[in-house]
Amino acid sequence: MDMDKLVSLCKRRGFLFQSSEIYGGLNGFWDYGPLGVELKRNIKEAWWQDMVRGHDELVTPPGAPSAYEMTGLDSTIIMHPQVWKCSGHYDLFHDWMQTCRQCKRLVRADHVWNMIKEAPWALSFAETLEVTNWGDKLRFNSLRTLQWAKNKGRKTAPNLAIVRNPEVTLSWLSEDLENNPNLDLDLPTLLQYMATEQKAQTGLQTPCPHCGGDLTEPREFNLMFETHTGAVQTEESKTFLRPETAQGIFVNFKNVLDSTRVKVPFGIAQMGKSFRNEITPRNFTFRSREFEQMEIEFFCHPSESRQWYQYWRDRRWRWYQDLGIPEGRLRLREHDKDELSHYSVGTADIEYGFPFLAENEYGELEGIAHRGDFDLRSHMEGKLVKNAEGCLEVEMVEEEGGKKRPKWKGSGRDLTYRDEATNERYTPHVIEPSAGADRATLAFLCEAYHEDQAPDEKGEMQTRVVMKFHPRIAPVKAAVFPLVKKDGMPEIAQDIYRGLKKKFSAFYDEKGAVGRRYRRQDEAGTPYCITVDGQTLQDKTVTIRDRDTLEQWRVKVDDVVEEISQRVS
RNA sequence: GCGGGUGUAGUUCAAUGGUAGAACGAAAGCUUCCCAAGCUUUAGGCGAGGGUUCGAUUCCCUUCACCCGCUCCA
Repeated sequence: MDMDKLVSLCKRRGFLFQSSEIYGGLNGFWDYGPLGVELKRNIKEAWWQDMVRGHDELVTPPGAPSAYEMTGLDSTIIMHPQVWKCSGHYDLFHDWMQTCRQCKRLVRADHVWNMIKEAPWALSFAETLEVTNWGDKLRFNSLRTLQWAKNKGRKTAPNLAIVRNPEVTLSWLSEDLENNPNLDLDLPTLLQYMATEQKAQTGLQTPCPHCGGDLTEPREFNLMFETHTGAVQTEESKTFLRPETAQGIFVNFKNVLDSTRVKVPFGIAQMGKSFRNEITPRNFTFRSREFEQMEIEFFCHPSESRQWYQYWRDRRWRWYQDLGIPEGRLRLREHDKDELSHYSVGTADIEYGFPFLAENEYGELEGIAHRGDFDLRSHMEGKLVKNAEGCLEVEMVEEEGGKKRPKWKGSGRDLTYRDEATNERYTPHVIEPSAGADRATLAFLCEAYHEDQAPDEKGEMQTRVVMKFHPRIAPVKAAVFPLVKKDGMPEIAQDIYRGLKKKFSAFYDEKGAVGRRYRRQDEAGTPYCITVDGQTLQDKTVTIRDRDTLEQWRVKVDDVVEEISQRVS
């Protein structure tokens, strides 16, 4: 499917518009039009109904370790700044990045040296100087270095200063070695010299892992939107728009426990807007700066957490299929150990083969993460990091005088849980199915788009664009037409329309040829069209036309609402 | 953030240093008894800002947005 076709249909029919379009648009922000808002709302309501309101806490669902309760929450977008400091977002979302002045590539400042250590050019140079250990003090061999620069260096690191201008670059090193015979020269330091052409002006440069060019100073990329609460804007008043809804659930964990009589295991669900100042919003609404999440934090006993993780992974995997995405278009991907987030002991992504991606590439719809007790403990104890043994402990910073204190102090509140039956007290583990509402909407849009052939009035085949939404999420459930605008047909059709509207979104249209009206509804994805015709006047039946098969059948006027209700729920 | 490409009507596309066209779509009317029909009529556009010029949608600069590649994606 051609993405451009979908984008223009979304614009034309009112599914999605660019935000602030009359002013030229704003990168990373999208508005939902009249049809889009119904579609997205139906998706969110399906999620809420299936996960929360419709959940039966009295029986054990297939695949679940036990029965469980579900409850909802709606927390604020702006929260106490300490929430983000303890959650890790404040530190993690302030990425320091460096750009290569030569090849223009962007690299994370804290990754640069690890990347250099694996760069082919650096490895080959280390070999030339017979360096096996990067931190070791080394003997500098100017002849071998020059030879390397002229041969292997030229091929593998073309932008390295010593390759571009060996004489000038080497002169700085010789000068420093003369002035300071005890100069501690290890490989990283030597590589810096080799990346530096004008040391007097620039100081020692860091080489680009990709091409050897010199990198800019680290610059801060802040992925959290900042704002201020209160009229006076100071460092003290700085607050953040939430980059995820999850933290609102964790900080309300105790409130929910104290107010609802829920027992572990149970889940708290929340839908809402989140904000991330993405470096590169791309691919229609797939990566937006303002987006909506549908998140569940499921609290369980640590000993059962793996089973619950599997339950939620499979449950959520099936949900997308139940709403019409075939299994073959989806991928369930378990993260590798080294890919896991700092808190997670297991994560799976549910991905969809979006048409803007290459063949066999998939984009994330939802992540199901086993977060352990990281979040609740963080909000009790303070920001946690993994220590050398791989255990979580409070991150400490050293004050003047060598005293240590927590980097970000937690709330100090007791967020543990006591099991009344066993009298055991513990910090629950958390399974987090975190879905993107806009990504799901986009996936359903992509999946719905079809072009097929349908005959026109003359019997010639014409291309028909039809959005084959699952009836449950279709923006409009049924449209009602009088076949012609006379003989009392409009009045009957309007009565039917009013009856339908009481239960779900319906559309009435009496303008133009009926074929045209059918095609319009095809593009909107309306699953059923009801037509009042001459026979209606005699036997009080109407036709119902199926969007996908184009089949028509007759039902009694009085049965229309019931017939459509059954088919769309 | 970098490099390349593209911005003309709701959509898809033309043309032009001197009044911007088409198709489809939309609206109104007539006609129409089942899949974009016909006839009549109507509305609607050069992404934004600046410069060059007698005059700029066209040339130049800046900016914004979209697409592709790089980078990033907790």
